[in-house]
Amino acid sequence: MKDRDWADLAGENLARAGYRRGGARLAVVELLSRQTCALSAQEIEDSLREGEQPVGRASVYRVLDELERLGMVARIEVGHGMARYEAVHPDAQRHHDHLVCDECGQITPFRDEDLERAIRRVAGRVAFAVEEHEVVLHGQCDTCRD
Amino acid sequence: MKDRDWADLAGENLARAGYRRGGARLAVVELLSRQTCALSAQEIEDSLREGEQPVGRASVYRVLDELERLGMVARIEVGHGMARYEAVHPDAQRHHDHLVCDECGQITPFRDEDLERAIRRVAGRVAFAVEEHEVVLHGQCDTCRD
DNA sequence: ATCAGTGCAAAACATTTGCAGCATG
DNA sequence: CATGCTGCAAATGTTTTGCACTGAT
Repeated sequence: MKDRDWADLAGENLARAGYRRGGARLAVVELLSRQTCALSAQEIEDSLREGEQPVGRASVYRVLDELERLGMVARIEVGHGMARYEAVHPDAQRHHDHLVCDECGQITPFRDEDLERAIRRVAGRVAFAVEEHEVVLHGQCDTCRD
Repeated sequence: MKDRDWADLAGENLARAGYRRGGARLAVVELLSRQTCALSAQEIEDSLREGEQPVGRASVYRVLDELERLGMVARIEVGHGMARYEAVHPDAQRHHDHLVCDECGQITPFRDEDLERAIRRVAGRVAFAVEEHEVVLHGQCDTCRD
């Protein structure tokens, strides 16, 4: 499940942008490259603390901020008071949106061509230079639904 | 621009849910009924403080929470670290989504039938009981775009 | 008269920033 | 060996909570 391509690309982009290869930076990139969906800063910090490369909270936020500026990471807001972060792949086909269970907080990714198309059309007709989009469907997952 | 229908409906729903008619509750409902788009808790507090019915911050949050639970208000997250709230009308035609300028923070509502249709289709095919959705398009508004 | 509603101040969070020391290039 | 990177602790900003008091029914 590890995505070496993305990790390499992120590393290259960071280097090109003039960043050095500190331990915190590498650890966060490596962790994100192994995920299938978005993690919160807290989850990232905890996950790294348990591993062999603990990283301070501040560094987690700083690295995520750098990666977001470079367009390598998307910050998504699904409610519950905290942001989540996930790798952005150059391949548009890997873009996905999210289903959020408002009972248990579970997040599930989904992808829909029609929806993407509809969004592209909207982006084309509004007086706005649209760069990204975020679609969040709220409800209950199969387990929480009675 | 005031929407008496929604204010009345919210009042009825609050009464039916066993809430009494305190001043803070009425003031927040009345303010929300006059808006065309989402306000932050801070904007609501400031707006009420300037008027003739100041309402404490805690009450603003409490009322918004009650209204959200009753499905009368939607909490939307557009980034910038704070939630925004807006009235939800029973008439589905009045539902809209949002464009957010990441430069100046401006929020603009938009509505698109194709997009709504695409979302309904997705909602129908996933293993999730979808109740609400939130579409946020990020980019730059005409003024901030160079 | 009750018990819900309210405001204030303090607490609880997520996130950001200042700073001293460490490590990369 | 200089400057960028890092962690810690403190600051910030938003939202929540505890509590005493006010007010609706």
